[in-house]
Amino acid sequence: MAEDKKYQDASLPLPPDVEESLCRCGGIAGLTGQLPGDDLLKRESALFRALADPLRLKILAMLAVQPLCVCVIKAVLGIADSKLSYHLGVLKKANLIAGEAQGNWIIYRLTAEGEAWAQQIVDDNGS
Amino acid sequence: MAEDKKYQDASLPLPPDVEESLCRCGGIAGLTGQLPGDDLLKRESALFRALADPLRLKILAMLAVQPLCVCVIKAVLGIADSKLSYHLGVLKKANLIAGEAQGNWIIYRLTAEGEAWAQQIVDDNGS
DNA sequence: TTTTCATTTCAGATTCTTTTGAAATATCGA
DNA sequence: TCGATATTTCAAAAGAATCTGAAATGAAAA
Repeated sequence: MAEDKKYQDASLPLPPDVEESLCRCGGIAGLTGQLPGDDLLKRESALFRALADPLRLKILAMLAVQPLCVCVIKAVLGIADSKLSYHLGVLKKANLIAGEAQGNWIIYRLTAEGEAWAQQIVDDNGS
Repeated sequence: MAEDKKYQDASLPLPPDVEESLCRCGGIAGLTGQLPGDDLLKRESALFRALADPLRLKILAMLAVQPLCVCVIKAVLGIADSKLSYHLGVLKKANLIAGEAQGNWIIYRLTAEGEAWAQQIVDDNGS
């Protein structure tokens, strides 16, 4: 053993600069303590998973223009009803959109959270 | 362009307010024209897919504290080498992290894009 | 009431992502 | 050179997401 080691994680041989800065932040334990909790990470990754599909991003971009009923979204995307319904369900579950029945139709609009993300998506048009 | 029709998409029966605002933005065609291109949507959704996993978000949060070699990341996460390597590969391919060999180790750090996302993830600690 | 229309739900098939354990690569120190 | 260590790669298996077409729901018009 390297008994004169002043670092907490002496059991793990490391590159010098990593070891030094790791020590400065409290070693493995200190680093671990700074990380977001698993519940938060799970929620955040679920949000990203809802955004991880081109069709769904396109739906958000459409709804950023204006609220729309399912049949218009379908006309723009040119996909089957059930497929669209599936993707709308994913976005709804992620709290990015909300639907309100109006007579024979259901009109979907962005939630506040959906607005924020749609903005980010549409803004990116340049890069 | 010269049309007698008041609405471009008269074939599609719509709720009144959707029809009106849809007309104001140029009908189905006008709306379609405002949307981001498929190539951009694909790139953006690929980025979100890379972020759509709690382990990977945790890795980004770790690297927001400091650059780290694989063995430290592994010690914090407590997962198998090959599994970690897979997730590092996903993040690397999405251009969120980059690895630099240093002797026997590979030290990973956030890219500029990775920094921005890691910030967003860590900032969310309250909500 | 019956029909029609917009939308959702369901089950099965398909495709994509992730996990696993073993083998490969590559670098260091002796 | 050898052996140890850090990391990646690979193929197969497991799991999750998505697609499909058919059937169900529910509101409105006839």
